[in-house]
Amino acid sequence: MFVILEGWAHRYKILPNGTRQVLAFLMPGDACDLHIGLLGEMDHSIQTLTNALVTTIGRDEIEKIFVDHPRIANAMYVSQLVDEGTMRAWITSMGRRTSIERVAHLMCELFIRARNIGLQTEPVFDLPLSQLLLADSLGMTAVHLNRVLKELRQENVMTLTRGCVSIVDIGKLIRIAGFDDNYLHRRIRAAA
Amino acid sequence: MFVILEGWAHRYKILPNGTRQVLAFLMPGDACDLHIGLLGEMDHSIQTLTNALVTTIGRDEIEKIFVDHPRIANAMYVSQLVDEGTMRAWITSMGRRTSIERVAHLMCELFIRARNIGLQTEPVFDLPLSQLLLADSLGMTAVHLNRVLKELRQENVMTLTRGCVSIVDIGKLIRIAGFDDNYLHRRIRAAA
DNA sequence: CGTCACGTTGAACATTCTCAACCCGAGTGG
DNA sequence: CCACTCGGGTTGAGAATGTTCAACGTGACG
Repeated sequence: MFVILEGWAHRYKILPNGTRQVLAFLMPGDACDLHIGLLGEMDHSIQTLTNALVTTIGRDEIEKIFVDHPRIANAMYVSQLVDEGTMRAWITSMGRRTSIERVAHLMCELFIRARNIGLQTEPVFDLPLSQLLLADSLGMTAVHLNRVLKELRQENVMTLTRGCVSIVDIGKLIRIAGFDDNYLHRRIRAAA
Repeated sequence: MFVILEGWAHRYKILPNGTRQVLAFLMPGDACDLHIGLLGEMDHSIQTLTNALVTTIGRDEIEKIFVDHPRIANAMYVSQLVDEGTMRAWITSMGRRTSIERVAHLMCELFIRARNIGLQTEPVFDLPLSQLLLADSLGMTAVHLNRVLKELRQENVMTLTRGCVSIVDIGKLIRIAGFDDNYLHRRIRAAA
């Protein structure tokens, strides 16, 4: 099992036709699934996006923790449930949000997650993700994403440049996204 | 925690604008998340789609099982990992497959899952899902889904009528979908 | 026999993609 | 120091895909 301490990574899948779908962005504190070793093979890939500091925890250590430290085990379960909630939110975005709503929603999510782990407090934060990568996570073309970002910029909602996001009007962003942070279970995560 | 013994159910989310996104279809043997009680609130809803037989397992019972029967606990983890793999496959479908590929992919998934739990063996099986519901799971309009189904029918791939799917050419269906069943981890699930 | 949910179809429209061109800043080799 | 290249990013125009709206069909059920 891996845990990211610093930097970013992502889960993704390459389809037979060569297109890519990003399934999740991993930030410091995020872990690969518990018990992934139980499955015979991986159904997707994981790769870092920046220089990153990653630690591994052996399987026997994990099992020891589960027995000896139920509160840590508990926190790990919760973290996994949050990951699942995030996947459900992504499915919802892909299925039932327009492109601009999807972009806004992802930005809200990344902003909240970055804030929760203390990466930043201002409405300006590092986002070391190329537009191509973001497009592959949002199920759209890099070209179209670029136009959507332009629109968000012109509407004075947010700007994305050189790996850095600046949120101008968070309220507007949330309104466009129809964002409800309950799936991130912030309070619980913060408590854990 | 709930387990479905007979019948179908689905997880779904209603957005502020009134649209619905189906997140998962639950068949006999499927369970709600372990430890869902750990989270303060649910980020989605669950509802049966047919008459169904559902059993509940109390939280203390679960914990007891986890301690006393590690192999059952193991099987439950695996089942949860399979559910996550399914969510990843859905994200991939929504993001990077055309509507006909998406429909074909879902049909492959439902067919394999139904076969795995012994619901049927022939390439004809009950599917008590309205086109509106299927459309809400595939991120498309019922109207468009209808046209896609028409195309699949005319191409002699499969037909869907009155709650019953008949797969005419499974090879063609798999080819259209670009379907790879590894995410369902059939062997492991079958073994568990 | 009326109603109601679901399925089917057509035509106009909107959204998103594709392809192609161009820009720009960061490295790199001459 | 300059020209070259290369990976993003940006823009335009036409084409494809999917939606919307509206009409009509059809079987189940009271």
